[in-house]
Amino acid sequence: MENAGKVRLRYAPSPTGPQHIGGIRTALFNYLFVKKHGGTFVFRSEDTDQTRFVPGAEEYIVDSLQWAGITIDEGIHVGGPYGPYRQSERKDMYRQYAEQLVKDGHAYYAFDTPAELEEMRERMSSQGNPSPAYDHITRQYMKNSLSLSQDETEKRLASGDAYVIRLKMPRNEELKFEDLIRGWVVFNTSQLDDKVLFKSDGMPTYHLANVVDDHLMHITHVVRGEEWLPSAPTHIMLYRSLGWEDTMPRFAHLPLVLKPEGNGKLSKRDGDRLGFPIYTLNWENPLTGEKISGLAERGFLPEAYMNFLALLGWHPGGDKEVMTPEELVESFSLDRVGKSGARFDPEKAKWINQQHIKMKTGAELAELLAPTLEAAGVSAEPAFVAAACELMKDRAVFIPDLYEQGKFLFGDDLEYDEKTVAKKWKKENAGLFENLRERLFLLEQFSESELERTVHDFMEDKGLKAGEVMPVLRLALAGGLQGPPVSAMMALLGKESCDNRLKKGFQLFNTLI
RNA sequence: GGCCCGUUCGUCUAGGGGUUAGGACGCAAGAUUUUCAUUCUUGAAACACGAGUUCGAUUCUCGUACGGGCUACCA
Repeated sequence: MENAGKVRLRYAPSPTGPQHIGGIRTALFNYLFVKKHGGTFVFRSEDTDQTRFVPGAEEYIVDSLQWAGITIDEGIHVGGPYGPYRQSERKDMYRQYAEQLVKDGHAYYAFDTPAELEEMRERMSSQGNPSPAYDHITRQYMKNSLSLSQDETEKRLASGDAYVIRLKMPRNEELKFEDLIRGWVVFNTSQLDDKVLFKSDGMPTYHLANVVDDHLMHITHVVRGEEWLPSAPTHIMLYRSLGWEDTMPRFAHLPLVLKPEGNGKLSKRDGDRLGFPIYTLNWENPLTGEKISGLAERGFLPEAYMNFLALLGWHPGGDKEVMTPEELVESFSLDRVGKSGARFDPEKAKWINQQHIKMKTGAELAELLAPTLEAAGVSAEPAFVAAACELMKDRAVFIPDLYEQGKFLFGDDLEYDEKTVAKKWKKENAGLFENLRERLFLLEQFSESELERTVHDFMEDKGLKAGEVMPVLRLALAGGLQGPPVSAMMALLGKESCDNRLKKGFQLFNTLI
């Protein structure tokens, strides 16, 4: 980048509800770029639309970022030299810039009522205009300070008539900018409309607020979703009109996250519909009671989440796809971000989570599993849980799987798969298995290697094959045919528990047949 | 409709004027494993179409088609 100026990026969502992975991915790309360049990550709330305010949404977003490991350097809850960071609290700053634009001839007052605007659009479309717009032609016929006499304008202003301030888009100018991801993008102002900058309720629109704030907060790069590309020329026009063009941030418009199937960008309902969450955390809308489920609660690891999200539209360059957050930062670069929309693939998300679970130690997993165990009413020694997790981790896709698929490790009350018992248990071998149980009971060292040796010796003595012995042991120990290696399982369970299970199991098997 | 953006295996993508077009998920087969999972090996699977430029286009240019975004006093 040019100069020694430190890189400053912002993530500036609108608190209108929880943000799905599309929004968090935008935050992530901003974050990765910041970390890569040793810059500052600013969090700002764009709450200029009071009608869409949803209580709790801002906290939800902050919590999501925190969970994901995206740390806010400056902004809401953190503070910083350019606050406040909530646009509603900056309300008073915007008016002066809007007025300044009017004074300089770059903007104008407009008095049209919503009904009049509606009427204009209807009239134009009935005349065959497919895209009615308040533009350099239309404004001549509307009620604004350009079409009205100065007296009339002043009279309306003085009498407190409702008005907005609109950007006076030039008639025919080429407007181009170099997007960091897309290269040169060209627009002609003749196609652009006179966007409202300042609303009649005294609030700025996104267009004004975002430009003013980015300038005041010394933002160097704006990394946002592709849905903003069409309004980029309006923003550039604003920087120009405000005289800030020489410090204008660079723009990078990210490809969108698309639905897993069907068409269009990912949206709210796609999550629960597909049985796979697309939000970070659980959420209940306080206004509607609507509930959505989160990836965190489902058992997704934050680092896996970042890894997966980063891969949606960005490519690290090499063949290595499973990466730690540090590795992500290290190899991140905007010019390895693709241009086309990326479809969200739940299967790959699962796989990446599984890979990250495998990278963790048993103790780390035990800690993550604690809420699941607690909810299930299971209490166990931390060391035991850690060992159990170590044993189960190759089988888990989500954290709770560690327990769900290994329930038999956490309690002696087993559910037996009777069909399989019927298949594997031979009554005539009952005595033999009793003998094996006794041999195991006599073991001084109940370790994996000792157990393994004992069982093997036993099979040799009795001329039995592994296929005749191991499944039966497993059935008595775990109730079913799935799980970690038998000897490892026994070593973990300990002599007493194993002996109980075998005794009880063999007895039960006889009655089942 | 208009404006803007895009288009390599089903999905995420690498590549880039001359390649057997590479990897990953998923899928299939096999090996390992008492089982499941893991792991390993192998396989099927793609440059949207048409022109042009060129000795040569998947790669460059232009069209077409298709997909997406925007088109509010929402962000």
